[in-house]
Amino acid sequence: MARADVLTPQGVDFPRWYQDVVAKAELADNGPVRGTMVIRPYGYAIWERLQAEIDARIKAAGAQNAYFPLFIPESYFRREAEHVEGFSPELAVVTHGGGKKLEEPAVVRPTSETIIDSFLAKWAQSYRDLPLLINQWSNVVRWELRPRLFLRTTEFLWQEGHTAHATEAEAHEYALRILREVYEDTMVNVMAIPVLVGRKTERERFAGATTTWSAEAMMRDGKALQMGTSHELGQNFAKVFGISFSDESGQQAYAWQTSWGASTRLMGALVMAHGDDAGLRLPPHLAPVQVVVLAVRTEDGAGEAAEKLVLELRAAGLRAQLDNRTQLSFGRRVVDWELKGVPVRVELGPRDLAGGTAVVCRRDDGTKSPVPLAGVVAKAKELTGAVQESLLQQARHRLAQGTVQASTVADAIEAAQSGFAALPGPALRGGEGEDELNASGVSVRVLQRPDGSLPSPEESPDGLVAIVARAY
RNA sequence: CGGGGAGUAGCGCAGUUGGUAGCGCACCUGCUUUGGGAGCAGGAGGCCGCGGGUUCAAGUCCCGCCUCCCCGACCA
Repeated sequence: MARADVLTPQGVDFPRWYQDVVAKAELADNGPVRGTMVIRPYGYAIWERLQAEIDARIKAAGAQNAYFPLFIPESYFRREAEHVEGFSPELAVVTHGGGKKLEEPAVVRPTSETIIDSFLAKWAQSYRDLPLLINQWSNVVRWELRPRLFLRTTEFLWQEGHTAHATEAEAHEYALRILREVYEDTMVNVMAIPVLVGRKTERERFAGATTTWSAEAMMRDGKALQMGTSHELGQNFAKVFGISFSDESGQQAYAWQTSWGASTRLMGALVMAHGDDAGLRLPPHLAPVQVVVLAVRTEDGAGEAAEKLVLELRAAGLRAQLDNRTQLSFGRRVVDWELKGVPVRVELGPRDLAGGTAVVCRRDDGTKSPVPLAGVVAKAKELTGAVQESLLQQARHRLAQGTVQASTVADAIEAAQSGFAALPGPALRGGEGEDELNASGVSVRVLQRPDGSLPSPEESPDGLVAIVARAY
């Protein structure tokens, strides 16, 4: 029997493929208000795994979780000029409450610098109170003109870190530490997505920041996705919110700050970095179900053997699930699990049982092999490691293959139609080149040193390399 | 906001010169099936985006409005 397309093939229409996967893998639905999103149980389970990994790393970096209000006085936003300018167009503002017009409108947070900083100002009195390292998991609202599930929604979930330090150097170090030890590490080692880390250009940086650091990844259509950002805020917010403290010599000084965030957009990255024409391909570290045991039929002891196998897999520390829905056809169930990206599938029917084996299949490359029943747990364990590694290698290969060295803006624009281009900084001609790129729908994603390392905040683009691409 | 499309069952769509609302998938019931999206039989499901108009009669024609999608400018 010929295999019919389950999804619109990536090569035919990538955005359509993305929508198909999100719907058919039961990750999310559109909400009733434009731009809002319902994250379905399977999608939320993946997000919870991701959250746990990021949260653990944030705590390892010394930050503590807290929670600040959803509503922010409108006046707070007006205090930092660049910040208000950057966010005004996408604010949702509450003007009425309890049936009355509010004396001061409340902004629904699009980010929480202003409200958190107003409290950091109260908490920071002495240099002994610093650093203050706060993280919050929350929803935020930015009114979007062109929403896409996970990638750009009006309301989304994220974590936002906000810190205050005694010195600029310490804030700088901390912003980079988060970039490396929280974001890059999670993306590479958990999500199996290689990222390019670097500095944003002046025009791409966060509204109110002095420097923005970013981790960017390549999706399977060659476009870039910003995965997480870490900002150095200088003393911009400290000055307007009065985050000052007595330093060791008894002088009053303003704190140096950072802020950093990663959102449910990462779910979109997971789909677009690894997915294929059969659906999701989840890295085992994140998969809510790492191994599914599919009872082909339940007669002749096959059902019981499958149940037993699931218990053994769980005892070995794997997230395993039984599929004994024999009222559905075998093919349907296989297609379902492939759509959902489960890394390892074990097929067990009376025929296998009679031979003392099961068929073990890996999602990343579709290979199947018969394995003696007693060896299934070890094999599954081995494969979860192998699939994790293989997804990362495949993604690394695509990133390398999809990045070309360009010497002019025109070359870079050409290359960005299908992937990334590395463009020497001088070709940007102090922003003129960036204008040309932007006019063609291409942007500078990050600036790096020629050897791929991070530049300093001050280093001129002339000595750096611009990674340019079309972006989500 | 600029350009281009589309609103009919949960989803995807058809609906001719105006004449009682249709198909595929999904759903429900039963039987037969089950090693790559099963088959047969039966069944349920509709404010045809909203409001007006023309007409004996409007999903279809006319006017107005609303919404959504795609492409551009902004963005985690």
